[in-house]
Amino acid sequence: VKKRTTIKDVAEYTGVSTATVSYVLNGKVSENISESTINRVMAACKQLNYIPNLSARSLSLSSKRSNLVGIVIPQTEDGEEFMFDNPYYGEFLSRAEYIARKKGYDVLISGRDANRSYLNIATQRGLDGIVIIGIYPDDNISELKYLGLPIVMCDSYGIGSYFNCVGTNDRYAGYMATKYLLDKGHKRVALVSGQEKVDGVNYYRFIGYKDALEEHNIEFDERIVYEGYIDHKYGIEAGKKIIDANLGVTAVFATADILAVGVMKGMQEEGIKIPEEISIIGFDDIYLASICTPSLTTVRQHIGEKGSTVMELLLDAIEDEPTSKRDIIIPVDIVERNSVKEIK
Amino acid sequence: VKKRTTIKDVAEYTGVSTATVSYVLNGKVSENISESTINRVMAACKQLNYIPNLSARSLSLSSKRSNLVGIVIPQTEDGEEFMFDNPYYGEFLSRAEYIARKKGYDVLISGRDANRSYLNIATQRGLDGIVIIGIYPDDNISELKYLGLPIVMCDSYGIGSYFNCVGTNDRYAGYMATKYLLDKGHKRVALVSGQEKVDGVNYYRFIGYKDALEEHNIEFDERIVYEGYIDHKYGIEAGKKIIDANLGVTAVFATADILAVGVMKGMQEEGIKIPEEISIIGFDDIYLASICTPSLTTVRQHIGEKGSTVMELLLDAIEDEPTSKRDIIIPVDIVERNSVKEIK
DNA sequence: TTGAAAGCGCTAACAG
DNA sequence: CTGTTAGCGCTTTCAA
Repeated sequence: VKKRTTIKDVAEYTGVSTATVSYVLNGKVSENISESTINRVMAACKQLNYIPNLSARSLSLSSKRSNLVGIVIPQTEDGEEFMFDNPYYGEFLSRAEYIARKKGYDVLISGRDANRSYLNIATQRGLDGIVIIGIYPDDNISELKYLGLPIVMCDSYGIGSYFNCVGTNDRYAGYMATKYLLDKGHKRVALVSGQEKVDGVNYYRFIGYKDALEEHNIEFDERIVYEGYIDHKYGIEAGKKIIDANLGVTAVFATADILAVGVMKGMQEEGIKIPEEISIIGFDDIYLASICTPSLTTVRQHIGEKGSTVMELLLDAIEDEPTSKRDIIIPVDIVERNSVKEIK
Repeated sequence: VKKRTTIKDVAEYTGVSTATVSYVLNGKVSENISESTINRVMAACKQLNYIPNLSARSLSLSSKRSNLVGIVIPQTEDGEEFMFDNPYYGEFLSRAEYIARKKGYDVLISGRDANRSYLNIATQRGLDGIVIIGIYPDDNISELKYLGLPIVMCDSYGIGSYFNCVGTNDRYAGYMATKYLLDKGHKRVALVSGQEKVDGVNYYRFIGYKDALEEHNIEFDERIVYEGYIDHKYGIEAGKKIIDANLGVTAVFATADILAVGVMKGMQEEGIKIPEEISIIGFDDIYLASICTPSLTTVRQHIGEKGSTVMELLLDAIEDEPTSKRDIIIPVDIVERNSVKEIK
């Protein structure tokens, strides 16, 4: 209920004008301010507990910074309600927020919302830039282009060549994962993934899966690809289905760890031993992969690094305006743990 | 690079004043605006793609809303860098953000930062309210009181009776967990937790642990309480220490699931079978608890509900100003899974 | 070395 | 029913 201290209060207290206060606060060396004034203003700020109002600042002379960036996070695929059930996003956000904070930016988060465009959120809040994770077919990206706001897309496909991107070579990674299984002697490798149509990431991992099969002269069999949702529940379901279907599957590639762990669980509940009877490889390397039993062999995509890279790229784009479009592919590797067995 | 459409543009386009536009936009029924004007203004907004600038709005006549709330999340205890390693926060945030978004509020997140007070972030951004999770001894809470901003504390102890609080009866919950083990016939129950001094939650769970021992006439033994950090790594370490120390422990109560799962892992790596040789009970019921092997018996604290309750309380406090201070305790219960064995 | 004043986009008295 | 206007807190040109 306290009236906040404004620059005006500081000015009056010091006996100078608001302009002068503003100068010293912003370190405008161009304007030559005397030592003594600077000290007096500083003292007054301390004294009065002055905290600048960033909304006001971002308003004054247009094109001023707000020091606010947005991160838009996907919802789970089946609804609007949750976004962080997959710890992937938590790990990502953790690093991204840290980078932003250290450079003096605050972070606004938002789930995707059908009723509110990216443009809307960016404009309303005067965001300096925005990170968009994943991409949906109905996203209106072009209006963002029009806005001229620094944007970094993460794990997004099919958005043309306009925006900065950070991502993974998902096709190659999918290939690697599948090949790893094949090289271990498996011939019947099932795929468990999210909606391939909806999500570029899953689609390309799927293509990579096919690449590997083809390379090994193994016929693609649609009956052993399970396409559902990226969550633990669906993993369990898929695991059970695979067992019930009894189509000779000896290994499965799940396109997300959270899915892979579910598959393991589902199979274990059916009395299957992993990796003795069925091998599983995941994708992401969330910390969960090292925790579960057996620990999960998976494609590590350095989530934390992805988060920090995304934010660094965004802040770069914000601070030195004329950067050319950049693409960064974060390399992946396979972490061998205990969920895959060599056969034959 | 595009100049944004302002209310003035809309006014000129429609041929009315900015005030009129503002009225129709804000549905000021008090001012009687003609149907036709309303329609024309609306049409112009669509046409020009007008998006209001919320910073400007929050500036005008003081005490105006910003429709922005903050959530401050703790760092892990050993450093400043991460905050979401524990999926607890992700689940919490997921629900809280959802509630806020549906009611038209954006969410600013921030890790705690020694260099920036709560007051600072709240004032700079003109937040309408703020959620603070956990509390640290060096937090300066009183200055917030002074600000008169709606605040909801979550899982915070020792902050006096001024703020709204959502929390758990941690002492009772700690008692329950320990008693559960004791009732199963265990006599040597180790405790693994975070820094008790630092974190009220852990402290009260610790006291609850002692309560249960006392009730069962079991002597408290300092040598089997392991006090470290709330993370998986420390859990592993503690698990191994317990085995190495060989002090006759048959069960352990870990004050966070992420810790409990680590303890299991550490012990399993030492060749211990769980629950056959040692029983474990956790705390939180993050989804991980149902995923790990064996699945974890734990104290469920309904994280999602906590997140939504916190946000609802905050928004209530923001929207109908004169609410009295409220305290909500989210009840806990024990989820029985497979990590505890009855002995004797 | 400093200050007056205009303006950023929006809201709300107060007049018409 | 609608417009004029002052002002929110801050930055910055221009003048002193």
